[in-house]
Amino acid sequence: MQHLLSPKQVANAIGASESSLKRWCDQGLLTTVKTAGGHRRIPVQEALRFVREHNHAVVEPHILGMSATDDRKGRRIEGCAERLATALLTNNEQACQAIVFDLFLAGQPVSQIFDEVIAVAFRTIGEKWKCHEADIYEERCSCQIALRILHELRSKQTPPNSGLVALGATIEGDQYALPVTMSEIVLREVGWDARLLGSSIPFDSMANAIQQIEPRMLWLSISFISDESAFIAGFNRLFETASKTNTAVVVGGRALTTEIRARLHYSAFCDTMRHLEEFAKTLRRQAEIAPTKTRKPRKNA
Amino acid sequence: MQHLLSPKQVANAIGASESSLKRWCDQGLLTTVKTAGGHRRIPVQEALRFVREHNHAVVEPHILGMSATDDRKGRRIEGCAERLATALLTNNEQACQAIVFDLFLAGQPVSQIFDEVIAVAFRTIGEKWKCHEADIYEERCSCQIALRILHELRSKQTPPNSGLVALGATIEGDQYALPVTMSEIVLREVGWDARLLGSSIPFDSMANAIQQIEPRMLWLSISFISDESAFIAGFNRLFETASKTNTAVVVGGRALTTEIRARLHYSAFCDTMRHLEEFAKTLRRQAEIAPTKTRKPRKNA
DNA sequence: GTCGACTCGGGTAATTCGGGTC
DNA sequence: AATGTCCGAATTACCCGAGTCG
Repeated sequence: MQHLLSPKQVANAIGASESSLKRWCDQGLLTTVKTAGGHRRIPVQEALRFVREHNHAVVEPHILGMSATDDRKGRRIEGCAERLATALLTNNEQACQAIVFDLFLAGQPVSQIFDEVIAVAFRTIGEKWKCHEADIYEERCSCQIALRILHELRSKQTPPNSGLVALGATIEGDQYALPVTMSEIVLREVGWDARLLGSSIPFDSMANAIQQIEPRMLWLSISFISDESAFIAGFNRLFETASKTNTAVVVGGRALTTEIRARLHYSAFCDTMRHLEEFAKTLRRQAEIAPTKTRKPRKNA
Repeated sequence: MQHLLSPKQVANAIGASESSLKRWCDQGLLTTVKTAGGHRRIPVQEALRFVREHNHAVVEPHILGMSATDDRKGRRIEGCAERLATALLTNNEQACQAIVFDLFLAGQPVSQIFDEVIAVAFRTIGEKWKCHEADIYEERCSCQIALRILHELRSKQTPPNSGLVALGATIEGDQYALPVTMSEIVLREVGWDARLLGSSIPFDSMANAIQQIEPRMLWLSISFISDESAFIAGFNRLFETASKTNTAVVVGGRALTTEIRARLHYSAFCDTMRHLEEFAKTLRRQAEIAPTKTRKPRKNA
């Protein structure tokens, strides 16, 4: 798949005429790059952003590198979670992809797709597992499929260039890669330069990362805690380090019960991807007003 | 480190055709140096100036960037491991992707790319970590980048339709997703319908998977063993189960020492991806001659 | 000196430009 | 007001045999 598309390709992809597309480009609805001879070239990510923001139909998704189906029922979020759960458990990767990509192309915010479709589907699978209706390997295999879809989704985002760096990780012993990967995509969606360090990162190494990279935000997805008191101690130490570099610490995840949260220090707790998105937006606005270089809090800018 | 680029390199870098670039050179939009034989050579800074002036999107920044790899070097496998290691540690995802995809598009077998570039790069990173020249989070972050590249590579493969199913997994406690993901791609490359179950799968669940799916092959990548005797017992029990459904059991991974291997029963041990590829090819040929439906071993077909 | 990959020049077909009109 | 179609001129992409590079 090529990265730069001609107006004709994009026009075919969304089923519009070539000159409409040219007009939209000239109106600034689509940002284009130009060849030396003055021909317009449109980056795929830009084309995707356009169809998502303008609720445009996609006739030929493969041109945009998305093998979706674009049937009407795929555009509503209701029922998708159930369909996704069965598609995952029957190992039907293409169907899974189509469900997610259809919603994405229809302009559904990624945070909502994650909260209301993917998370729900995995909750369903988790319950089936508890009732012995699904095996562990089926759940893990579903995670693999979902992870591949998330990576593909990520590759369709416009690369971040805000300079607002956020670091993400799961704590040592926590191997649930899905939530933290979803967070990365959500943060990138709202303009953060989110860098996922990975799963099972020791607190000491996170502290090193903070000191070396000096991000504006650190987000941790906590799905599993092996040693509660060690976790609380390690986390609060990490929060100290983060405070020194003025790094916001955001936490989330199903392992964080009210009791545990009561003993933690953090900048924000997010129950859902939507919460994370909203907090990230707010923090971003704040950070853009504040000075970016010195990181020392000044009164005004 | 040369600072002269060929027209083809620049054309690839900015996503234009070679002949367009030649035209632009002849029009004087790009000043070129000529070789004795009359071939155009473009200085890097000249290419960068051209990109900036025309607001051109840079598709492959690494070509114009620091490394200035010339095509011949980029397509040969020598030196790629070192370049990949530095690109991974500097978090330069685009460069990493370019290194791997250049080799892939040049027709290098994936098994060789994995053995001689990716594996070597991670060995380098691992050594740096031991010498305290790299932190854990850098290694994990590199794994994330590599995993995304592997997934992208996988999405470029033609979907398997041979009906020859292979299952892959890592054992409980083993979180190294990279080797097992590479194996999946290698197996798919040689026509197997390889299904990666995931990381850290208990032996019991693998046994269930074998009985329910009845694959022709089960491959396990063993990078880490927490409890040696439990592993040996569990593995040999799994081999029993696999024998009943006539499933070949293939193992590999750096945790399998000669001593441990001596106490295991398996169909094949593969040191490298290349070995795995060759074994998979052989087994496939054999399986295609043998009856596929009944799975009962008959004398001839 | 051989060799494979690359580049040259130039020709041709297809696409895109901008603008005017429906 | 917005879209789709048509136009001549300009631009780009693809192709090929001969020569060059490393």
